[in-house]
Amino acid sequence: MAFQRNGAALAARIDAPSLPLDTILLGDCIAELEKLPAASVDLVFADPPYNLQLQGDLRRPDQSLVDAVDDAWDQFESFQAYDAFTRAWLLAVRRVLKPTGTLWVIGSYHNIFRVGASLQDLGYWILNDVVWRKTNPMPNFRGRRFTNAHETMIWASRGADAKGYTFNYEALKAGNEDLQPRSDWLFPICSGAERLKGLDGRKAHPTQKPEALLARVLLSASKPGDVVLDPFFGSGTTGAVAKRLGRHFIGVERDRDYAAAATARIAAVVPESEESIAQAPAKREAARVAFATVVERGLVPPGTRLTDERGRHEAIVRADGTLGFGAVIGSIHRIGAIVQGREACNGWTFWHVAEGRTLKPIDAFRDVIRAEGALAG
Amino acid sequence: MAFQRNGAALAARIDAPSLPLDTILLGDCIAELEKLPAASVDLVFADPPYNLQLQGDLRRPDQSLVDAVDDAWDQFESFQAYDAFTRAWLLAVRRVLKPTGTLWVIGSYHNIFRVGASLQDLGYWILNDVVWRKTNPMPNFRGRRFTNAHETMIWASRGADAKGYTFNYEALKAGNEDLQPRSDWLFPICSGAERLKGLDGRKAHPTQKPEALLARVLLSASKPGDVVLDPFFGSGTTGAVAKRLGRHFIGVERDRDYAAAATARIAAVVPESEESIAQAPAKREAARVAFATVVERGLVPPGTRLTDERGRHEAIVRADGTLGFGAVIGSIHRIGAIVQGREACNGWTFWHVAEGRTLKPIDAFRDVIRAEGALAG
DNA sequence: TCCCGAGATGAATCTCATA
DNA sequence: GTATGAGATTCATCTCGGG
Repeated sequence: MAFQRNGAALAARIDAPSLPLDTILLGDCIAELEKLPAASVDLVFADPPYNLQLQGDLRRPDQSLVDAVDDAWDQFESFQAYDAFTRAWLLAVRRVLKPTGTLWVIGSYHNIFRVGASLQDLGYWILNDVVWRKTNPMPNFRGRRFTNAHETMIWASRGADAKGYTFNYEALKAGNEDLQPRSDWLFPICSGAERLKGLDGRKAHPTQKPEALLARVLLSASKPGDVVLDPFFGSGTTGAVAKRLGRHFIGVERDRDYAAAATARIAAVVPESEESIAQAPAKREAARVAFATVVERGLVPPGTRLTDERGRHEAIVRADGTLGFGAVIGSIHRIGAIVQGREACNGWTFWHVAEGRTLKPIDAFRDVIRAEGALAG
Repeated sequence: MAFQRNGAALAARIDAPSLPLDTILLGDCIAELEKLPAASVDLVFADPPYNLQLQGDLRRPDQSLVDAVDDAWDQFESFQAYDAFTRAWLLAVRRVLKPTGTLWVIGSYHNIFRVGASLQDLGYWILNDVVWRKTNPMPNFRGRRFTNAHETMIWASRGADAKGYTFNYEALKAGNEDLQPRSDWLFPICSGAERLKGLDGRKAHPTQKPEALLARVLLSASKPGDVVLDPFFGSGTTGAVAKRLGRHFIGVERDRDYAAAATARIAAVVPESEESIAQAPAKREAARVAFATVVERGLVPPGTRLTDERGRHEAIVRADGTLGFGAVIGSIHRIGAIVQGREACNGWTFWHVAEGRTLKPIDAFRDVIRAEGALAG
């Protein structure tokens, strides 16, 4: 994997001749990191084990079994053991980071609080926490919690006094309809053709991250020719995106199969042209607005009487954003369907609020909220 | 602040006569919590300080380049103090929480990782982390980081084995376009008329939370008449929303001015009508009806042929309310599972009776009996 | 070739009353 | 305490096969 066409890449090589650029180091992450020269890496992206503590099987409503992450590498005896592991790799990473370098770590509520506290303890300085909102998370099948629809990334510098880290503010802003880049990002999970498959046709790695996520990270906090280290390389998303975007990568992975899959994957990546690397546009989606939000904002207060356009049917707005029709309670759509004796109904256009002598569809209140939420890609 | 019109509220008073319901306790949060009876509170919402007296300590005193180890040690000392404070109030809260009670904590990246790690260490069991995305966050003026556009809430039960916590799944789903509620919420920050002002016209409290956010929390994880405790009461948003939604509150606040402002604020709150607050009974809470009862009433006579929705499988109703599938006899659920070769099955929704040309799920007959029971009760 | 429906699947700490 | 069994529970997206 050569980047000779890139002047910055050549310079990096001369500065740090012993860096194993664009290669995967097969072995334990801490041992391998200790072989690298100090202060040699511009950016670290780490996707450590999450320490999920899963109890039994989980089945979907159709009784099919959820393919859980039950791999040995995600098993820890205790929080203490997990913390010790976390501190060890965070320290090893800190040594190889340049003074201007920054670290990204991704995790879920199972581990991210421990990681965050540990990195603060070790002197890292948090610049942001960034939320990856998933457009298509796995649902909560038992209806006993909120759908776990996001993961958290922590972006940190080596210390409070670390200056000169890379943040491509202007480019990010230009790519975000001239709005400042925010700490909440929206991406689909990795699936379809992008998802690496084994010979058996099954996913090659249980937790492969989407390339779009890594692209946003690298475009935010690194420059072309920079060295990006991933101590938990896995299926090699960091390497694939780094190659595509003209960055160097160093991966550490202890599983031989993952490393082999990543090598083949990265070999197939075609780097973008230098001109196109400057920018990555952000796509915007129409926001879905819940009626509960309309109620919570006080745009349609609880107790309000809704009617259809002709005033034939009516229902009462409840505090939780449902409607009450006599003793029956349900969504604006359900109740709309019930009062008409139909299978389905678009509650947004069916239900109206009296405003003076006229009736206003509740759909109108959505626009108010959408106007606010337009900021939030 | 009386809730005499509410039967549940009266009962709560009788059950726990020493609970200072709907009042603000002026004093140190830990000392005040220790005066409350154990296992007496249904829900805790906590918005703890993250700068406290520690702010100077949390930051590096000078910008000089110090040895990294010394640097880490300095920070560890001050983080340690914050952690001690955090553990103390988390422990005090844990004592007053009912076994079925849950805790919400809100914070930003400055403190939330420490809070999350501490509460895991103390045995709390995280149910979700929930992200409050702000429609209108304060911009990042220097353009050196992402706009900090969210805060994080942690929702936790007392322990991994704590069952029976309140989660109003069906109501939340009905209020969200009939989609299950997600872990990312979108609300504006508290501003305008909702923002409490002092006599000088300036904001009365620096971190007043929006009522819509608290409303979502209370509607998600509490029932009418529940006791909601806020150990860092501040401007009293928790109390105002609790009163509006027919929940009791207990606030602890050590600042006399904040407590006074909160008292006045809450006195002006008009509770919602009982109808708009009353909860629809969740399906899992509905009265159980045995299939034998359905058969005994003749709603589905013995000998009836049941099929699945597609007519692929069939079974015969027996007089005792079991099903026969060839020589195999069992409950509607067991036989439903067996004919499909599955572990489990909800026989109520799986099995259908022919009615004219259409198929009707046997679940429909349960409603008939429940309706009778409602009349009797 | 295109359309449609059925099936599969994703970092998941996923029940509860009764005996 | 534990064991048992009733019965409640999913959204967006991609793949594949048949018409």
